[in-house]
Amino acid sequence: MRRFDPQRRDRIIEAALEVIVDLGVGRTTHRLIAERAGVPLGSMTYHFNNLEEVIWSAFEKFAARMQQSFEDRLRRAAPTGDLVRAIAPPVEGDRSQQQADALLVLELYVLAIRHPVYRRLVEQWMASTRASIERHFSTQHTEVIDALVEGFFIHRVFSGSVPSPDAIAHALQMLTKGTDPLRSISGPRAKPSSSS
Amino acid sequence: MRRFDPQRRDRIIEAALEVIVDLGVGRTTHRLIAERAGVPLGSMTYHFNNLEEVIWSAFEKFAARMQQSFEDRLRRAAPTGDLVRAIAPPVEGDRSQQQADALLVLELYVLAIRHPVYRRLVEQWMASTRASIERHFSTQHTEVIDALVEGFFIHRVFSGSVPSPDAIAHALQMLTKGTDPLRSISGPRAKPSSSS
Amino acid sequence: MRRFDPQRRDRIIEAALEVIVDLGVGRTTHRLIAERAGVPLGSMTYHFNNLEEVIWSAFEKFAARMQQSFEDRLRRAAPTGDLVRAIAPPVEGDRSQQQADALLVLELYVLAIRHPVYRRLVEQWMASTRASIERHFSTQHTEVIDALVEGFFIHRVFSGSVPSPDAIAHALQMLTKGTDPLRSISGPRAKPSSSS
Amino acid sequence: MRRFDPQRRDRIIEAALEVIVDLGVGRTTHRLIAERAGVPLGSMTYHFNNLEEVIWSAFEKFAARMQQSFEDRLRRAAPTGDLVRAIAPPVEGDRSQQQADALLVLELYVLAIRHPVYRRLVEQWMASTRASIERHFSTQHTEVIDALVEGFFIHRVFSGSVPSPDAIAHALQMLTKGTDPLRSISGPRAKPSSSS
DNA sequence: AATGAATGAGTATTCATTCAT
DNA sequence: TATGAATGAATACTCATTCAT
Repeated sequence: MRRFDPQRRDRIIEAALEVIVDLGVGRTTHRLIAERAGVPLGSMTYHFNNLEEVIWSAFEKFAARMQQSFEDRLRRAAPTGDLVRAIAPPVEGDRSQQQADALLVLELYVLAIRHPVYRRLVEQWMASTRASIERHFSTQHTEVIDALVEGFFIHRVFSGSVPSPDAIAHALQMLTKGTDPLRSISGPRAKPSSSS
Repeated sequence: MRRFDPQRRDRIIEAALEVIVDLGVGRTTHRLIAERAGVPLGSMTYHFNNLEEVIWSAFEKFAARMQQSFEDRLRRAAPTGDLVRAIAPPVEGDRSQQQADALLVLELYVLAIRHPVYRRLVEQWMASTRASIERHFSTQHTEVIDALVEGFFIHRVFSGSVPSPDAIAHALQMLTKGTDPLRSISGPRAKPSSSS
Repeated sequence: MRRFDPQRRDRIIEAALEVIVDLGVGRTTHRLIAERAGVPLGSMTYHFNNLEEVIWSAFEKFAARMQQSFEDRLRRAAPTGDLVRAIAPPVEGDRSQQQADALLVLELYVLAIRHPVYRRLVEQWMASTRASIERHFSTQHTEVIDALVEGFFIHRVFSGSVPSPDAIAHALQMLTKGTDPLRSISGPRAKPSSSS
Repeated sequence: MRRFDPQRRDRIIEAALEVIVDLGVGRTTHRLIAERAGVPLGSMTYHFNNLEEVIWSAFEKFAARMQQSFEDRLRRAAPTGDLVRAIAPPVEGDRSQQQADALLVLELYVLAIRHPVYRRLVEQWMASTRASIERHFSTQHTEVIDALVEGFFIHRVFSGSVPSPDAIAHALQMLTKGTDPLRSISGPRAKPSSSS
């Protein structure tokens, strides 16, 4: 199977993500994906049972990628103590990539409200995000931090000027003043105030 | 057979919202809306130039309704001082209504990323929301409160147990500790009035 | 009937001709005609039983106008002896008017092949044209002159440079050499060769 | 059910011509063509991008066929010297075929006035016709002969009794008396060979 | 007398999916 | 194993015509 073009399935999935970004799930068709992936139309239903399966695979891959990327950002930041900046939605990266990600996240949410399979995917992703946060911050703040990150992520899409990481860092500081928002990496490292 | 039906346009718009909730913008069709509204198919393009116009009218109405409802909640709460509870997404109301609203909000966001007209609608709505918040809370916290509300609104959709208004109130308190998050309502609770 | 706007029927007919020129019989609709005539849609089926009747009236008027115009041209030319120039399709007049006329003539021919009513209209018009020719030229040449005029009329539409009246005059001269193509206006008038 | 049908495209084009003859371009629909061609409706837009493309293909084929047929008639007649009869619109052939051809020619002219693509087709066809005539007759008469043929072609449609080939031959003789209308054929009358 | 509201039948076109090759 | 040809069901939209007012 797929002896001569082993990456074809994968290319189709990537193409599907691109089409979804461009036109939305509702306008995504076999034809458009096939064209974008550079594969014959008949190839679509050969590699996938139906269109829904293609779309599912695309979102599955997307969620995994986003999840991984968030985790990485937190992990890379931990040793440097720049955690508050790390959890804020990244500013680096071209804006169009950000819009594309937001588009996919929102379309995924919409699917998740309607279809249990997608709901499970989102719940699992959200759980993973909270776990990542909890690994670095204190438990009692996790939920709030999580909501804050989500809210900023969305609002950033619709305002040219979004809260800078610094502003977010400040919010977190306020949110956790008195208690220690950061977990485990105790001692001398503190004084995040210097970084605001 | 009825020759004159002045509310028909409105009924179509409401029907459109229902169909969008049930199936999403992408699967919303003239036929389904007409059926749900109890009007003949030909009536659709008599009252609206095209499907897009129906959908736009639906979202326009929805945004106005949501905006109004948020404003009302804040206004009603102000005198009682229960503002922190008021800004949290309402818990009362049937859960399915909440899901429906979330669905519409998310679909609207998706549209807004792609189409300038919808983007303007969302931006105007968001600005109005922030203005409402700012009318009751101190300016420096508006942005964060706004993001927090948004984040909770979304996360609530995907977790059976969402932060209670109390939890949100607590978060806000933490967030604004030291300063007075509330604007103007001075009196005995005084102290923080100095910082507003 | 039509007490307050007695020319309305006529305005509709003129508007119909304009729409037919712009879009063709096949794309002519009640709506477009009403819009162009500046009358309400309901007015169309008030003044005419159906669309076909509007179109018929339009062509009827057009044929009468063309017939009259040809007759006039011939009559005006007769005394001056410039008949050969007169029967050639007029060169004066804006080109777009010529194209419009050609369009209507051709659409009318098409209708005439299919529908007896239109066929009768065309046959009557053609008979009238031949009668006009015959009134000024000798009978034996009528048929040929008629065909020549028709052919030039059509070819002119598709070639930027069409035979000048002079060229047509020359053709007629050749066609009738030896015999006298012109009726009645005998004698001294001759030597048209000088004008070629 | 047939999975492969290589002549289908062609059958559709022929069916399209038939429908156009029967109902005119304006009333020609996918459905009618599909029905007449014996293919499913979905097949139409599989083989052609849209209805306009079907119609264009039909006229393209028709023009080529007519052009070829005229050329053949002239070529076949040349050796026998019966050229004058040859250029006259053929009388043989069933009358309904003649009407059909006239219908298509006139519809094509109408299209040509409005759409550049069709105009180019007509111009190319007319140029080819004139070239054919010029190959057999002397240059100075080409334009007139061409117009005469066109005029007779059209008038024949509307009069049961049209000029017989003999009448046309006579007209041509008159038209060219003195000069030699025919090019190149035979002996002593030679001279004009220098102009070929 | 005149018209705006309304509609059913019809239009071009799209597309997921099937399946012979 | 892979795919191009094929199609039926569905889509948005148009419009002549009807008729209550």
